[in-house]
Amino acid sequence: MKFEFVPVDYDYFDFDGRNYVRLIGRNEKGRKVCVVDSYEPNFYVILKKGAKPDKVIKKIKGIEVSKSSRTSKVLRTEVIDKKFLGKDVKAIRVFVTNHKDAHDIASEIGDMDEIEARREYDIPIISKYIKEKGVEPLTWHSVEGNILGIEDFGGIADAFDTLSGHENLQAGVEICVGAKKISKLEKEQEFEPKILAYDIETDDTELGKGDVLMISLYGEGIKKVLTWKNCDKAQDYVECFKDEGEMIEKFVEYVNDYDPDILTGYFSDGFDLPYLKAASQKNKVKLGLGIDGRGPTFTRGRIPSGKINGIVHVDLFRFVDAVFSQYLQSETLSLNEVAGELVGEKKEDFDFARLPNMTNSDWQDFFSYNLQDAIVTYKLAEKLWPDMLEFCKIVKEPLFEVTRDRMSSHVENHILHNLDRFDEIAEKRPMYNEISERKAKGKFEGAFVFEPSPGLYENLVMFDFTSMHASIIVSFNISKSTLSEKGGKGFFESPEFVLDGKKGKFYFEKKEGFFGKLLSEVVEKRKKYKEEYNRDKNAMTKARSNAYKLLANASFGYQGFFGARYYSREAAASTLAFVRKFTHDTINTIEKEGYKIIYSDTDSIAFLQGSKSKKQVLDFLKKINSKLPGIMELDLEDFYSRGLFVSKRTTDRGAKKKYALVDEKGKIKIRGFETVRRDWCKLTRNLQSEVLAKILSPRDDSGEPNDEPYKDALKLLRKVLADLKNRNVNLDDLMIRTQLRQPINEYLNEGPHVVAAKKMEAQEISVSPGMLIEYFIGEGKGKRVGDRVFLPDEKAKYDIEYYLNNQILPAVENIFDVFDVNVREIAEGEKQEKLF
DNA sequence: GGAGTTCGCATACC
DNA sequence: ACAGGTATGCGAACTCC
Repeated sequence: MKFEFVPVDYDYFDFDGRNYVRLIGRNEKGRKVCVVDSYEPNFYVILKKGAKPDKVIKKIKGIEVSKSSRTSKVLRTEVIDKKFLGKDVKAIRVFVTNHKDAHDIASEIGDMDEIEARREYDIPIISKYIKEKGVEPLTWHSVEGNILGIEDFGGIADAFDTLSGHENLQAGVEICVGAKKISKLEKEQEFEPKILAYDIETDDTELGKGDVLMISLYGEGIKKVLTWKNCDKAQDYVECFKDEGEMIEKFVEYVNDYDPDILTGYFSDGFDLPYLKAASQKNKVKLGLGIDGRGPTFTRGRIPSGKINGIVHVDLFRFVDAVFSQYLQSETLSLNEVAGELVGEKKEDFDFARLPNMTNSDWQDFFSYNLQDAIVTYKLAEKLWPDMLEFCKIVKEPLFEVTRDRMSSHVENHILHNLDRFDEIAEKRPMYNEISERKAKGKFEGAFVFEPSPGLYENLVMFDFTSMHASIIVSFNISKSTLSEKGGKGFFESPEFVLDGKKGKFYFEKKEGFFGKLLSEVVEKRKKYKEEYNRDKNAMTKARSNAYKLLANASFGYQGFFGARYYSREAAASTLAFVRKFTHDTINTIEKEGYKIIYSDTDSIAFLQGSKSKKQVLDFLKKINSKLPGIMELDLEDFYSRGLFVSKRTTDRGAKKKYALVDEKGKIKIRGFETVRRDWCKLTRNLQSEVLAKILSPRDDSGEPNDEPYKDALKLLRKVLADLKNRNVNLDDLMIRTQLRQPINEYLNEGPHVVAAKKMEAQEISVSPGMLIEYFIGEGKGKRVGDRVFLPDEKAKYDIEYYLNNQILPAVENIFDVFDVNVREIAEGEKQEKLF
């Protein structure tokens, strides 16, 4: 038979001593189908220059590796011409019976005199399969094959409930097909997944300690809260069960019946799914999720990953955390904040303190809250789907991996899946000792930051380099495989710089390497899809353009990342030397043209427009660009009508990474100030941001030109000082929130947030790394600030002196300093007045 | 036991 | 452990006398 097919979930199994890959996806009718494809596991033995393969092949052919359950051996070998790190090599491709033993067989071959390296035994089997057979995730394919019968592959079709008469309700796979031919289809229509979102509520946040009180489900045509708690008078979407076990069984039935491609939650890898697993064991019921009814398995890692066969379990938190967090405004990655920012939808409020004594109406609120969480999660999944899809298609890895991988893996997978175009054999993953060596080497010099002179400036221009690091890597072909110790005609030359105490240069072949070529494609596509997005603004075009941007931005970091296959300290350090050189050169060029430089950080330069017109500025920009090499490009970031730079707290030197600008439309851009730091209290942050707004505004409160901009700001300050002293400030505005970043007992310094966390533990509130700890400073004894820490629900008077001297004044002092206004004197003066 | 300094820590910028 | 380096500034803990 022949049909159209989109692979969604990938898995593999052994049968008769061989590896097979099992693909679960949808056919053109939207039915879930399973395709079994053969795969011939293999790796490469790279020969030294001029070495003869015969002796090596003889040794390889005799190798057998025995494990408790199986014996693996070499099936055949092939001698081929390939490339390794850009150089032509002769290699032996070794085909083995089982991929899991490729590593052992490679070790068994050992270091013979003829052998340069052994490679690709360490690439996961699914990645190898996709790389070699080109069956790419979430892409339409044409499949030809035979329907598998009940005995084929040891009854694999049977296990999926493809035959009628099964009693268990499991997610249905319509057919299982043994593939004969799979080829890519050109199809406009993108695959649209069936998504189901879920969320659980428990009476104890510690994993497995409490009961699962309720489970909500939300998808197309399904909106439910399952519970075994009092729901006599509950909403009509609530379904009651006699106990926790029965509820869990029904949950499994609903999920499998709905037959989703994606089951999604928020932090569900770390909470919902393992909690359900523990609860099912406690109740002795099966958590039989998935097409084979086997339920989730958890892979080890920093955070366990819950995998369900045939249904991709997506923890949206993982995806947001790994890929988007640095581009979000949200101060935490809570579902509430992230969904609020991305889909404009909020969670409902529910006071968990009510849990011990719940009335019927409390339970109704709780059910509603639980349902809303699933709804918000569903909407977030829909919103992020274009991004997940794009990442899958670009890096050619399955959805399960793509939603959990960090950016370094995305960069690496994008390379791995494109190496065959260059005939390149993949470099190996660093071993533990290699990682230690790389980490031990220490940092290398980074970018340049210009020290600004404190002051309020008018009419500024900001230039910045577009994707500076990536464009430098491409323009000078900087990578591990093109690196050379010696220079010459066919080489690019880095600026001279110091690395590990040694001054020198590095050279990179001009002949294009795969790293530079792939990155140049990424940069080009980013440009193309950005234009496409500007022509046709929709979620898909935005996601596509964004994915390429993220990939380009992470590529520099990848080369300096100790875990990278294509790690190169020299390449990373050289890239930064170029970054410094071009920024310095451009600063000099701008100065020579008669402009005054105000600030610069890494790839951006701000200067005064002075007497020049905008056209003159733009013509000048064009002139600079005409002289930039390769694909490097300098861009106009914006014109700003005002900009404020302040001094550091301890010295009168200008502070870096701390400034406020206002553009010609009045839009304010604040960087580095306390306003944008979440570990300062609201009172401080709000006051500072209002002060900055007053100062940057071209008009004062009465609508006149803002010549003495600090005057209106001072009024604000005086009011806040008075409120603070008169205890008119809401305690909520004084809360300080700091993240706990390690286990409490590992802290060497007991800072205020650690004290607060310890207090929480004493109250039997469980705390763990990653949590935001909230506290305020109250009156009390003890010289440490930490001795006066109080939790939000503790009764205490806030410490006026602390909030004055450690919050309000430090935040505004340097700003008023620019106008020679001493706020400490003013605060002191007010105090005196009050005394009199 | 107080002043000065170093260091741990969290957070931001690009 | 999961892209890099540069930078600010708080508060605890140390050093020194």
